[in-house]
Amino acid sequence: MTPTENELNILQAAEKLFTEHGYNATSTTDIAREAKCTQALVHYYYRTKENLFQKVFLNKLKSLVELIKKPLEADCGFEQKIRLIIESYFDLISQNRALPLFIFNELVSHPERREMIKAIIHDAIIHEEVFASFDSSLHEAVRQGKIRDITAENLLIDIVSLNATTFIIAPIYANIKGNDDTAQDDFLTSRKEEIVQLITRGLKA
Amino acid sequence: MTPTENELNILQAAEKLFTEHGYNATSTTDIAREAKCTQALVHYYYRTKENLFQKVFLNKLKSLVELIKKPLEADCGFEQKIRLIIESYFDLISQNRALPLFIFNELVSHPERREMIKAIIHDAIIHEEVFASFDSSLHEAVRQGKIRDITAENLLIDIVSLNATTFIIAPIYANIKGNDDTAQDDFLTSRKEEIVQLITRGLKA
DNA sequence: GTCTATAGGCGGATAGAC
DNA sequence: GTCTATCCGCCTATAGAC
Repeated sequence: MTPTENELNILQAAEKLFTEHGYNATSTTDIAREAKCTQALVHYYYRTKENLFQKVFLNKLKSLVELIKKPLEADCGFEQKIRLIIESYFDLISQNRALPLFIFNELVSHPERREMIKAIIHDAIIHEEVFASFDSSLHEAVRQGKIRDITAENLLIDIVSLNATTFIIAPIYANIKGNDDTAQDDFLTSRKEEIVQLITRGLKA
Repeated sequence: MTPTENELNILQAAEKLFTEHGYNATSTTDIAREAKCTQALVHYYYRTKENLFQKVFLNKLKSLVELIKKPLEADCGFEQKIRLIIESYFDLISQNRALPLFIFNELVSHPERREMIKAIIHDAIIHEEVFASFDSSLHEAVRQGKIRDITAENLLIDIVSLNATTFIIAPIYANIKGNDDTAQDDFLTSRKEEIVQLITRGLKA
């Protein structure tokens, strides 16, 4: 029942390689090498490559949703909440920079995997009413004339879009500009503040 | 010198499949089937898969830059220009919906391809001074207090981020919501207006 | 549980006939 | 220019010894 060391190593290796290079570009041989075991063992524990991938993908999606829930539940004014959402989401991706493109890719190229997202969204957000409470506090702010008329959906998509793309572009940008790490860090901090500015100002009534 | 029909069919098939499924997920056999010829012919005309891919990628990048240049050069007030840029860029991607993810992917997973972008940006934008003139008209607007302090770089990245992600998310969103095409179209028109609102309001001083 | 060995399939690329 | 046939390598997956 308790997982052996190899079993865990394989899962972690798979997480690393799948998120960095995607499903197609990762072979079970690569995973075995990264996990320092034989390729046969990968199949012994996880049977098929697809099955191993789904475990990884599900883990990533769940942890992503969990981390997004916190700032949504924060107890503070609406404007502060927005800033909190943006910044904590930004920091989250910052710890896991390959995640946005990885998720976009797998959802676009393998439509059957969208079912996973459906289930997770339903379980973690709608059922627990986190989203609903954020939605109603947004409506309240709109009704009071504090912010312009906007749906929670559009607002969240704005935030996700700006944050996710920033991390997709960052390595490309740094590479084109001159390829050092400080260039990329400067870019990221500049973008983080710009996103907060754009959203908070863009919400004004 | 003038390309034969097969040569052209192969290129078009490659364009379609590479942009839709990416480099790794597209085989030369797939391309041959789509072009209605044998797989040997693909290699006869383009020698290697990598070589064929580079031709496709370069074509896409060039046409993208060309189409972006027009609204940048438009002769009108600053606020109208912003709206024009967003809307024409939105319509452009709308005609070629797989393009954003395709380009992000290939630039992230194959860093050597960033050299292409460097050269293109230099040739098409910096050398022809389109970008410089947009940059100076932006500074002018900032100096006059019409808009807040923002760099052209940040503004263009905001626009590209919001537009590109919209089209990446659209099929996923529609699929989760109920999977019909009208849901997706509604989503897109809603997003287009939201992006214009967010950017123009978010620029205010 | 872990290994070696190998089956079986698909990929890119080329040779050679027409 | 276009085809068929084929080489060779890598991939996933499994069989079977220990």
